[in-house]
This record gives sequence, structure tokens and C-alpha cells, in this order.
Amino acid sequence: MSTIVVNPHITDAEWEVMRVVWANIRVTSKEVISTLEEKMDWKQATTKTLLGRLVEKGALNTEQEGRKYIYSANIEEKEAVISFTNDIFDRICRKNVGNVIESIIKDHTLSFDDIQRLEEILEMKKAFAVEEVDCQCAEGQCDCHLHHHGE
Amino acid sequence: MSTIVVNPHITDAEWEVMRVVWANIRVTSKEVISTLEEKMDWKQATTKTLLGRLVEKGALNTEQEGRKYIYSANIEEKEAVISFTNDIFDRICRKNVGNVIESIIKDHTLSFDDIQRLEEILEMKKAFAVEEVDCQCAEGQCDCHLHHHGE
DNA sequence: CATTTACGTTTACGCATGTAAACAATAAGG
DNA sequence: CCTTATTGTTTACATGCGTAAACGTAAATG
Repeated sequence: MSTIVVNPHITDAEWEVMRVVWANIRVTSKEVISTLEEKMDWKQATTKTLLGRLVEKGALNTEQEGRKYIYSANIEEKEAVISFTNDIFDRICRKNVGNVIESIIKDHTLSFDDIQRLEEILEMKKAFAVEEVDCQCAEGQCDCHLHHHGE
Repeated sequence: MSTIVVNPHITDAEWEVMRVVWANIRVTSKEVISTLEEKMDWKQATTKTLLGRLVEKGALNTEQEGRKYIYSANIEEKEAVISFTNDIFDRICRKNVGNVIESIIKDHTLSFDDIQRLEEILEMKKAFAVEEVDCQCAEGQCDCHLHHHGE
């Protein structure tokens, strides 16, 4: 048994549970339940269901402790976030990735440190920058193709 | 009737349809169908269903032309992408927004222009940067709170 | 004009998801 | 030891979503 799920899909509701586990490293269902009872106004049963589903899909580990479990995350938050962000970039033309990043930066508050760090990354990225990012879109799903006139 | 849906939720499958409409500005179902028959290997019926649902939820406009429709987008791609990206940032601690942007930048190919543009934006952001972004997470869902010890 | 074709509308159906009650088993308390 | 509280497991159920067939009607074609 135990198919190792590399990258289980975490739904919105499940994510709320994951956040509690990520924040606490090791938690009991009780803690998760009370946190979400408060934040989400969920009944205990709801949180229990979500914990169960997350264990089932391999996102959480359990460690028996008496008759209860200690839950811990089996996937890292960073990993989960990245897989989430990748979904966005799969929805758009690669040529627009820069624009999207731009609008994200515009829309969020950053610290001086953040800005400096991003500047450094950009500086490094110059070594790998291209003249023009190429469109990977399917024909008909992006107007980049309109530039290829003639055949 | 006609509740104006400001920001309808667009699912993965629907997004494929939207991309075709966005790329072509005005399209017939025939064009959408043939594009997605090719890219997604969808039966005509599938695309028809999605077109119907998108019209229903206000994401697409229709304009009668004889006995057929010309479909056009009722929401902008940029708008849709932004609402999608916001979902991510609602899932994480605001303190980590910078890190996520960092990893997005690292993971994608950018053009020299992109980089320059981003550098300019960052430069401007400095005027509004903060010493430390503050955590908006609910108690128990983020370890930032651990720093507030004492009360 | 009868038949085929094209295109929008209805209906379908299984699985995922959000939300939760009911149940079972065990520990804790009186 | 019996009752109650705790905690995990089962079952439930409406809605959303992916995927598509069937149907109705109008247009095109022979």
C-alpha cells in the first residue's frame, strides 16, 4: 500500500488545515480544530474530514500517540506554493510572465530587504536573460502567432 | 435579469476556452472547437458546454450573427490573471510574498526588457517599502506570532 | 422539397470539494 | 465500573467541474 504521492493537489479548504500544520510543525487535531473553528467558523467535523483527506492523499503524516495522532506536514509549504504558482504561469503566454510578475510586485507591500534581494536576483538573471522570451502557446490560443505571417 | 458578475471564477477547462477567445478577440464556436479539439483532444460537445457555461457566468459575450454566435471576452485576461495570482497570496503569510516573487523570478525565463522593467518598478517601490511587512495571518496559522512572546 | 449539416440547448454522469452528522472506540472522571 | 468526553472513521449530501451524448432547429445542399 502507500503510493507515494509526489504532489497531491491541495484544495482551498485543505490549505487552511495545512497552514496550521505548517505553522506548528506538530499538532493534534484538537489544535487544528480550534484554530479553524475560530478563523473559518468550521464545525469540528469539517476539520476532521479535511485532516483525514490530507492524510489519505499523503500531504500529512501521522504519528500515533496513545489513542490520538500527532499530525505533521509531509510536503513543504514552499513546494506547495510553487506548484500553485506554476499553475498560473501555465495559463498564460510565456511572453507575459514578466508582466505578471510586474503586476504582482506593484500590488504588494515589500520590505526594503525584499526589494534588495529581488534586485540581486534580477542582477543575476541578466546572465541568463534572452532577447525575447518565446511563446509556447498552442496555435489559436495566443496572438503571438499572428506575427508569423506568410506560410 | 442578468446579474453582473464582476469576477466569475474561471476553471481550468474554461480557461482553455478563454485563451482562444482572448487571442482572437471575436470567434465563432467553430474556431474554439477546432482549436481545442487539437490542443486538448476535446470532443465538440465538451467545448460547447464550456462556452455555454462561460456565457452563463458572464465571462463571455455573444453577438448573434445569423443563426450563430460570435463570442467575445467580457473580462480581460489581465484581470483574470490578477485574480488568480491574488489567490496565491491569500494563502501565504504576507511576510513571505517577497520570497515567493523571488522563486517565481528564479524559475522563469525573462527577457532583458523584462528585467529592466522590473528593476524600474522595484526602484519605485522603494518609496513605499516598509521596514518589515506585517503578518496578517490568523493566530495559529503562521509562526510569526511566536515572536510576540509575553502576553 | 428532402436530407444532411451545423450549431446552440438540455440532459447526463462520475468524481472532487465543502460542509457536516453519525458512529465507534477508547480514555477520563466520578 | 458506568458515564461522559475525546478523537478517529464512516456516511451523507449538495454543488462544482470535466467530459460528453442527445436533441431541436435552422441552414445548406442535392
